[in-house]
Amino acid sequence: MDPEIHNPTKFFIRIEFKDKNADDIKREGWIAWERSRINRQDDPVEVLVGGTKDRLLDLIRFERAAQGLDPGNRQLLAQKAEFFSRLPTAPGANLSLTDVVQHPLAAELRLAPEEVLDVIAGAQRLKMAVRGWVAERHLKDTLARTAGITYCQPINKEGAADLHVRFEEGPLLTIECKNVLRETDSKGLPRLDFQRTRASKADPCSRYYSQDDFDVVAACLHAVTESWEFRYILPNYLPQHGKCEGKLASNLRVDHNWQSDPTAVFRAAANARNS
DNA sequence: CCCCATCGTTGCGCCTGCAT
DNA sequence: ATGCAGGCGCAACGATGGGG
Repeated sequence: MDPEIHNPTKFFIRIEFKDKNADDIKREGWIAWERSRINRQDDPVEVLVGGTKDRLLDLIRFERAAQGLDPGNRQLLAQKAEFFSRLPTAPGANLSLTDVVQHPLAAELRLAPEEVLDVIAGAQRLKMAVRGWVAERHLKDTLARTAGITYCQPINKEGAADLHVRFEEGPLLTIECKNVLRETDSKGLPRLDFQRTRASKADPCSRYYSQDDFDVVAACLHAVTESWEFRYILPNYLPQHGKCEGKLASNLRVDHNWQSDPTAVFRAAANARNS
């Protein structure tokens, strides 16, 4: 069965299939078929996979590779057993998974995954934009591995902070993730362009952040150090904006006030929230 | 009342031009 | 030479309001 179609699983599931399917499984050892749904045309098509018991590990390998695939690609992959079979790959068949199963985005764009990467690499502005979300992804991975972090998910909403994080049993904290600029200042300190893309027409100060827009700011140093490392700070440690009352300055330096260990910063942020 | 076009706002940071 | 303010390319989304 397709795990994604039955996620979440509220009850025990019973499925039925034809004797013919069972015969095919015994004979072939491994087959995939489309589940027939009489009078249920509106439901999504589900691709079932059957194998003999010695193929259990193949089934796990297959479901790993097939997670989230649409039914067509799921069936296509299921029929290419050489990609997850216990048997050695046939001589000469030097294919990779991506040759058979396109990432959904690559399929939508009608490009090979490598071609999508070429497009990104070839468009300066696009690459720049992607780097922002990649930094966010690395931050999520970094925090997820950090002791004490019990929850860590992207927020993915316009106008909101980037990441939701919970430290131990504390409140849900919002994290703003920003890449530093490529060029450091004259003292070698990384610079952080800390403002929104544009201000609203009515209020020029709306371009700047204020202290309570998020609980923690994370600066990604990759543009300077070429390593996906982060520095953390509480917004109330940041300098005030010179002109806009209650806003934070937009030209920041990642200096000694920024911590490389997130733990103390998150603990302080949680305390600030609770008080 | 529904459909739509339009406007305003936002996400990525980087870049230019002016002030010092 | 350096710092800072503010504009920029591209594209998506939500609110708004006019037309039928």
